Amino acid sequence: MRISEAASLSGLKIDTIRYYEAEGLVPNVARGSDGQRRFSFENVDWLTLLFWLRETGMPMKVMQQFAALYAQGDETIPDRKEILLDHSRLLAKRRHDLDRCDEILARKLKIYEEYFS
Amino acid sequence: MRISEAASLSGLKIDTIRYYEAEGLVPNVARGSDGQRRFSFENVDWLTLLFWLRETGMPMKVMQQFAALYAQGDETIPDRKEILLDHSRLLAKRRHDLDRCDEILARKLKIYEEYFS
DNA sequence: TCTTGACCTTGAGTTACTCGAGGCAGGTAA
DNA sequence: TTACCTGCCTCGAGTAACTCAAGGTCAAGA
Repeated sequence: MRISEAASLSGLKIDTIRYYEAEGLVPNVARGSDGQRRFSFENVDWLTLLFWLRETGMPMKVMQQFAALYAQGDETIPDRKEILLDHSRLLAKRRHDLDRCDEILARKLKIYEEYFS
Repeated sequence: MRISEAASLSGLKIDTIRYYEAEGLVPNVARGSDGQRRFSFENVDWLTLLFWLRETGMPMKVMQQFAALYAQGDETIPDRKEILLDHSRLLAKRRHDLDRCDEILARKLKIYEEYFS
């Protein structure tokens, strides 16, 4: 499929997809005879994963490592698993941060309320 | 107190505090006779709030609006409340994103597991 | 044939820090 | 007293991760 479709399916913007490809984050993107990118379902699946990893705060360097492993084939699955498990721990931390921020907002909002009484 | 203490209490780095002050995000920072910044407890409370707002994804432009309102005094409390409530809705969205990412990671990890059996 | 729309590359601009260079001020050690 | 060390200061450059604008190609439709 074309880049616009890959973008709307994955959640990434067209520019971001091109940028990620240039940075080596998206292996094996084919080109048509007209020089335009053609994305396979596997490509889109990968882009979607990148979208969610970025959305939840994975740094590009880590994504680059992850992509390099992915490009090397199935024998790197244990390493990739490790990266995803690490990220999963980061998600837990972020959830905790959200809770903390909620508390702080609630406290502030309460003070703001009290100001009007 | 001095900037290093304000940094360790608020969570922000020293450089970030200076940068935020330069951008107008931190009103009323006093200076000692030696030209060094002196932070009040109110300052540190404010910095801590900024830390958590940033940590949970509030863009600087919004923080700038928020700081401008804060600098204008108590009559802007309703507007500030509105900003915090908006942010609170953003937190809910982020929590939802974390859940979504968790799902996707779980699915990937399952596939990785299956690969070894 | 002309135009429209989706794609291409390259390079510059933006956001939000982050770091390094060079300098002052105050306290301690020789 | 002198030397040095630490913590602060400013200013300007560098970085990360996009994001956008300029200018160009190509296929399909009016």
